[in-house]
Amino acid sequence: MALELYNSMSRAVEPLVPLDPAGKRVSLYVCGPTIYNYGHIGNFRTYVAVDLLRRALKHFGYQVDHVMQFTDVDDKTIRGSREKNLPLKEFTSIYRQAFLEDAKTLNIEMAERTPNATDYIPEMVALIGKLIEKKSAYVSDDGSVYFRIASFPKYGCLCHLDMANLISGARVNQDEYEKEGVGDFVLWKKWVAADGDVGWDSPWGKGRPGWHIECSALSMKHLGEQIDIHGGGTDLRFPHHENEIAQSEAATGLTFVKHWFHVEHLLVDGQKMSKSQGNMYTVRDVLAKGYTGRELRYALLSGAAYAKNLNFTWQGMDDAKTALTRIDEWRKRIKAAVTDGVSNADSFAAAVAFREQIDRAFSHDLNINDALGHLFQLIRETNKTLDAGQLTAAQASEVEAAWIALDSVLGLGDATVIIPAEVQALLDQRAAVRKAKDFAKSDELRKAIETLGWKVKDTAKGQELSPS
RNA sequence: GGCGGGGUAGCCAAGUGGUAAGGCACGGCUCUGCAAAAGCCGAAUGCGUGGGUUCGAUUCCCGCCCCCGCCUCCA
Repeated sequence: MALELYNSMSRAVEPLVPLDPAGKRVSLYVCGPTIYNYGHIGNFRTYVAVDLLRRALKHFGYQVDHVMQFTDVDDKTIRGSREKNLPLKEFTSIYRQAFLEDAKTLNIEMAERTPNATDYIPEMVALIGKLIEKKSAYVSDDGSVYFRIASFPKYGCLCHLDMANLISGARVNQDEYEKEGVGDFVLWKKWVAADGDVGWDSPWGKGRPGWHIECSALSMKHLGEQIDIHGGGTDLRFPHHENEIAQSEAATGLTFVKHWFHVEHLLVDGQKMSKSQGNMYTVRDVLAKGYTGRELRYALLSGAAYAKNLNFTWQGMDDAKTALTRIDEWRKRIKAAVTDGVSNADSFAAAVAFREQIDRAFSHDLNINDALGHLFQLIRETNKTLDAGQLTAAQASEVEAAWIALDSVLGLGDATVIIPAEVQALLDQRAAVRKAKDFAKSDELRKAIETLGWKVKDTAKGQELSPS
């Protein structure tokens, strides 16, 4: 089945046709975070969506070559490191590490390569040199280097901008007199006092790379002059991605990216997330409220299609949690049925159909909610069959395999429950008094366990514990 | 003003030119010492609004209203 993805360049859903002549390898470049702070859930909405793309590509048999850079030099990182009195590298490595931890919490598969921008200064300098040589860039009076937009007629193609209109628009920075054109953007920023000890030597003097150039340089360095998919948050479309196209294509003369993948923003309670609103949450904040990374991942994945705004609410987190519990209960039943199933040679039709249903759902621009819809239908089917005592071990295995296929894309895994020793002790004690039919004591122990944050339920197979 | 994304049950959210997936919440039932959980079953007279095309539109076209995003470094 062919994977079709919405391409924000063409504004249409298109079948993915890899550049690789063998049709096997797919190159994917994703603009990573600027590491000056902990990532918020809006950042991670993007990376969870990219993870969905990555996993879906693998599900459809592609070999994914994925690069995501970390932006470890810019105004914010420099300001942050100076405030904390730390060398830039030390400062950014804290947040790089934090990002990787949070990604792990959300079960995001890391890219094959995650370079830091500052480790590639020579590559960026070389690329800028090439652009100057080709007259696509110029050194301004103040010693910075700018990209000359007038040299790139295609400029604005990604966002379908009419440059004449844009330039006559209101928001033109009057101070930028050293630029030839208002749309020109910086490739190399001349060192200023506020940069402190941050700076690199270059043919144009001491300075630092502009933001956009790193993605062009790193993408070319690791994935080649042309790539299949380039992704990131929707806010990056303009100017960042537009600038990347200009830089890259001016340098190589080749189409930079075949397919643009943009993830829409996350809202919180219908509002744009912002510090002043007090609605900016980090992954850590969500965990502190008692939710798991898995629950957040589910909420981020199922809350809306990746190309639509996702409205984050705590109600939504609770919904996600409950839905996940339903899946988990079903998983327990299936696992048990794989060994305890009755005998009957027939294949389980719902599981067979399911494999095709999810392929179709994912192939259509990663329609995860369609896939989840089929999952819950499969859950109902199997539960019913299970209730009737008619699911065979072989059929349960089919269902198990169907789940594994789906979960390779969802990345939810099974719930893992680690029971603290003191809770286990109470549980054992309770099992004993229940055997003696001392229900008063049993209820008392249930309460004690509850105060420790766990719920106990009594099933035919004994007590079952879950975090409350 | 330019460009883009939306308006589907109480909430979230798929989808289709032929009469509405799914999740949460809700109601009933089953199970259960009780409880909770779980399981099963049920429920939309209609997809922002006014027109149009069509045998038939929520799905196509036109107008209108409302919400959101981007418009120079924010995922």
